[in-house]
Amino acid sequence: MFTIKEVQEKFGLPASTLRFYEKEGILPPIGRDSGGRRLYSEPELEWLQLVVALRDTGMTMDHIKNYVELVKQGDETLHQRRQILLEHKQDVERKMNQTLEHLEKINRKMAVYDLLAHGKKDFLI
Amino acid sequence: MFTIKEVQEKFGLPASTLRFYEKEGILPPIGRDSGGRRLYSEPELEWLQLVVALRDTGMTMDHIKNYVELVKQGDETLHQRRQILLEHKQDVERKMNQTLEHLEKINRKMAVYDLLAHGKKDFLI
DNA sequence: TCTCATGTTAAAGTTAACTTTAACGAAATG
DNA sequence: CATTTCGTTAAAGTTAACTTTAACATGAGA
Repeated sequence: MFTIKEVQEKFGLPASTLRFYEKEGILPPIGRDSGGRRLYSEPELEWLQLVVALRDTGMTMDHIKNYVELVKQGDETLHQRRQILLEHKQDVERKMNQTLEHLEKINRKMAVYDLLAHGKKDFLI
Repeated sequence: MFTIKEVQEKFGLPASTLRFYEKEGILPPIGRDSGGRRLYSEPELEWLQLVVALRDTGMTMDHIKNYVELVKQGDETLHQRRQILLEHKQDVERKMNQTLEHLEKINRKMAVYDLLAHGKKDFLI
C-alpha cells in the first residue's frame, strides 16, 4: 500500500494529477485509510502504468476513459479492448515512422549548418 | 508561387494556421499579390517544412520561435542553431525509446487478452 | 498541547495551439 | 451586373490536460 506521495515519486506524476485522474474515472476509486487518505495498492499501480503508457504514446484522456469503461464492463469487452490496443499500437508505429522522416529533415539541416560553418558555402548545390 | 489554399492542401495545414504562424513570427512575412493576398514562394515552403518537422517531433511553438529569431540574426548564430537542432534530435530519440518501452507494455497487455480469449485463464502465472 | 507536514474537496484558473467569428474587400463566374 | 468564392484583419472563443487555490482535517513530532 502506497501513499499518494509515494506514488507521486514512483511515477513522477504530481499528486494533483493522480487525484484528477481518479476524479475523471481514469483510475478506479482508490481505497482510503481511517483518515480518508488515499492508499494505492498493486493492481492500481499496474493500472496506472498502462494509463501512463497509453497517455505517453499519444492516446487522449477521452479515449483512455472509453477504454476504462470497457474494462469496468468485464470480460465481454476483452475482444474490443484488444482491438483498441492494436489500433493504437499501429497508430503509434505510423507516428514513429513520421518522426523518423522528420529526424532525417533535421539531420539534413544540421549537415547544411556544418558545411556553412566550414566556409564551404560555394560547394552547395 | 502558391496561394494559401494551395499551401493548405500541400501541407495539410488549415489556412487559419498558416496565418497564425505568420502572425506569431513562426513564418517570415509572406509576400502579397496586388490584392493583398498571400503568395508563398519556395524558400518559405522549405521553411514551413522545417517548422512542421520540429513541431511534429514535439518542439513547442515558443522554442520554434526562438529558433526563428536566431535565423533572422544571420550567420553568426549558425553554431547555436546547430546546437539547438542537435539537442532537439537527442530529445526526440530519448522519447522514441520511451515510446518503444511503452509499446512493449501495450504488447504484453494484448498478449494477456489473447490468453484470456482462449480460455487459458488457469495458465497465467 | 501546539504546530507543522500532509492530506482532503470543489471550484476556479492556466497554458498551448490553434479555431471561429465578424466585418469587410477583391475577383472570378454565370 | 450580380453573386458566389476566396481572401483579409483583429479579436474573441475553444479544447485538452492539467494546476492552483481556499478552506478545512488528520496525525506525527517538539
